[in-house]
Amino acid sequence: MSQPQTQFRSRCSIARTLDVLGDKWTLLVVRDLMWHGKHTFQELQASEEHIAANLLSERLKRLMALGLVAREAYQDRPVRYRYALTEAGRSLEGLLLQIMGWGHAHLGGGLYDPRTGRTVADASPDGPQ
Amino acid sequence: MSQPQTQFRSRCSIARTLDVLGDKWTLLVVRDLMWHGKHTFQELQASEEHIAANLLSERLKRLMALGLVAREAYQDRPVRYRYALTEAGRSLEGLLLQIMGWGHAHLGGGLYDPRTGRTVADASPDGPQ
DNA sequence: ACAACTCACTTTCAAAATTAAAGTGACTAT
DNA sequence: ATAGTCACTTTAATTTTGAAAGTGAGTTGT
Repeated sequence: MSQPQTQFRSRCSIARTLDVLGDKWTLLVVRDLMWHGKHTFQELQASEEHIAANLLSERLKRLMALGLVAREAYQDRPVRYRYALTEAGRSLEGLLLQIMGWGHAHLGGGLYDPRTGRTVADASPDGPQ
Repeated sequence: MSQPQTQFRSRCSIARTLDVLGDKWTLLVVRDLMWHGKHTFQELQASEEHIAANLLSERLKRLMALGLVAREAYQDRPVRYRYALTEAGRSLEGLLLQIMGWGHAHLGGGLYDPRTGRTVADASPDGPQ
């Protein structure tokens, strides 16, 4: 996880986190690895948001370079990989929960409970109140 | 907040939040409005990450459309605006704190204390400043 | 008066990122 | 042999970004 500080825009922790995770896809991959039992390339690609294969490939590489994800071959000939969060990757759970909580409260999205593995139907179709 | 205008990629609250806030700049603008007393276009633009003027302009419009930011004229002739978080915008503080905490712990960024307005020098991966 | 300057943007345009689709390579199943 | 699966990579069009320059309303300095 140690990166030379020159790769970041600034010393601000928020800016640094956004440098690394600030896009529309990375945290969805983390979500699927964290909670939804998706561990192969195919499973990750099949999520309802439909990430393009080249982006998934690139995001997994970045997450691995950051030490947040690791992969292991689950088969040889041909070699196929299973991706999983590392300890550092699992440390993103609080962030994911916070983001989910906000999106539930303000954008009418569902609320997933990691304890039960169930998503609560949201309270309002397209907005808060 | 805003009406049913935005179409989201999915019902997932994380995906929805990323649809709206998932880029490298939006939350930095929120950070500056939330904690750093930056309220004019110029002040926001002068932050150390140096957002381009066109992006700042577009992000402020989006945040206003989402009801997270509101502006008021602080002067006529020429009219000039002061931007501020709405109640809904201020609800992003927990998310910001969580992102900051993670970036501090894992990317060696600083830790800002909203109570004191001070940033603690980091102790983590990249060493002290 | 007139030029210089400030602020809040908008426009321009090249570079980079995203998207959707098709292609590749190693194998397995029929 | 042919078709299919999986994990990608490549390609090409579109969109977003980033940096710089430009604009317009007004103020300040000489």
